[in-house]
Amino acid sequence: MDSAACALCCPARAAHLPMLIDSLTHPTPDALLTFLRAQLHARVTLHLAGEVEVLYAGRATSMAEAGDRLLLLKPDGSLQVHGPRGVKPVNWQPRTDHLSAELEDGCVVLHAERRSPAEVVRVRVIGCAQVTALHLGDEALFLLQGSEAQMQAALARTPDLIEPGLSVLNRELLVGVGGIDLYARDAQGRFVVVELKRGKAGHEAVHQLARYVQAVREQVPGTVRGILAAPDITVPALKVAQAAGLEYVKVEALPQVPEEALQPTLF
Amino acid sequence: MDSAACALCCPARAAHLPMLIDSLTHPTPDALLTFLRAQLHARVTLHLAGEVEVLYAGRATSMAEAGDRLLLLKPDGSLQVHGPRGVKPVNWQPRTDHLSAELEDGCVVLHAERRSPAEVVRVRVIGCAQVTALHLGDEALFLLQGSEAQMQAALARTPDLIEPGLSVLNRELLVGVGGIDLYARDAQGRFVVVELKRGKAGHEAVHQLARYVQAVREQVPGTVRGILAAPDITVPALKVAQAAGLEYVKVEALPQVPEEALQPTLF
DNA sequence: TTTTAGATATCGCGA
DNA sequence: TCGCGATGTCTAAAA
Repeated sequence: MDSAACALCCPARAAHLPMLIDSLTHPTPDALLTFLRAQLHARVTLHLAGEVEVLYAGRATSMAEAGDRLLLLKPDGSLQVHGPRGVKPVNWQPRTDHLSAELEDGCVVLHAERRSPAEVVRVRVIGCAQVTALHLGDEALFLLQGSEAQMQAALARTPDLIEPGLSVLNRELLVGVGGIDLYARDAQGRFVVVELKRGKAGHEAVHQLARYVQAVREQVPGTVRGILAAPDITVPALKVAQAAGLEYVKVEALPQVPEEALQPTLF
Repeated sequence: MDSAACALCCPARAAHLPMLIDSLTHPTPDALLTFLRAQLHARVTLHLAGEVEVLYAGRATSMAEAGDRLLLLKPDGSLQVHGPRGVKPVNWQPRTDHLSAELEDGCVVLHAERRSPAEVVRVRVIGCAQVTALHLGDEALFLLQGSEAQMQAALARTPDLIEPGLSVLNRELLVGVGGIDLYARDAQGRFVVVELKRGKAGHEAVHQLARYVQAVREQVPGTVRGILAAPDITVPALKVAQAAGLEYVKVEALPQVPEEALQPTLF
């Protein structure tokens, strides 16, 4: 591999913007090791394209034979190894307590460890086509519309959307294990437990609601109603709800923040 | 931005290995558009570092203001936009039915759509520091040890690991909603419902077991035991289990596939 | 296509 | 740190 020559003859090192810090093409193992050691603990993001083997041991154990992969190392210590398909990495480590690069048998080996849970990912770089160090800067402003938290806030403001005459007593009320999304009282003065789902509700949501309703019934006298509020529900879940004496109310997921309002700002 | 000159003077285009197809540093929007259009539908993996804005609309709606990001486009049509932290992308599209690159107001804009669910991700590239086209080849051999399926198979072979005298009648027995991991009979001839968890079991697992046990009790006469088999359990979950008359049995997660057996193959 | 259950889920919050 | 629940969860398998 005539990689040192390449790295020297065409180094894309001129960083016109502060973002691109350094980049090597087809480096030798030695050059790669020097590069990694210089950048690893420098709050930079590294991506590396090359042929690698990966070994993971922790909650489970996995091994991947040599293959073309894309590595991503972020300044928070997270590591991911991507293959040719899917959003999910082939191997990963969400957070590393210890990260190091060594030379073993002529190959650079990355070692990413974390405790709690005790896990280790070892990446052996057999060949490196390109490695780049970037400064990704701080997190940019990010807005998400349509989360369950926003749905909860909207319905807490206008509980009539669930049922006329409903008045909210609490949000995120802790009752034993877990929290009740909305705790309310209906027009007849009965207590109502409301479980929200931002998407289609499955039977797990019904069971969750059932647990909360039972917990409340053990603590307060009188009738306690349970309402599952979601934009949709699976057929089996609806049957389970009806059998358990729980109600389903269809509510729209998004309080319509229109594209027109977002579009001009961004594009 | 004198990017065209840079792309021409130091193009890391010489692909010493078949993996690296092409790479540009600080391309102009026009050069980037040409590059993307040439590579987008060519079964290659693209990664792009630059300043981008992202707009997502679908199950929810999100917008990210301009920031330094790393884009990853795989040949299966998946797209992900990474920020400086975490394994999870800031924005993504697991699968695209339509992918295109356009020039809008002097900026390259990527458009990734999918139907079912109807979702769209728009990425506006304000500045591109580096873009690379790679051939990641086929998926390499990958082995994972320690899945719940493997645990179930192991315990079905040797149910004595759960309790001496236990004999397995069924695996994945369907009973109403959901399936019983292991259905067995103990030394006294009582029916036993076993729920497995490969990691630490929470109270959800206990409730899941309780549902199955109740379903079985409605169908067969006599005593029905419920056993939660997992390598660990949370304290609240254990209390709930004891209160419900359900048992917890500690089982090791991995049937000992030793590092010694894996290590020599890989390293 | 719909539904379910698993995942090395990840991530963030609250006690 | 642990426990818990949401996630644009993703993903594969089964009905």
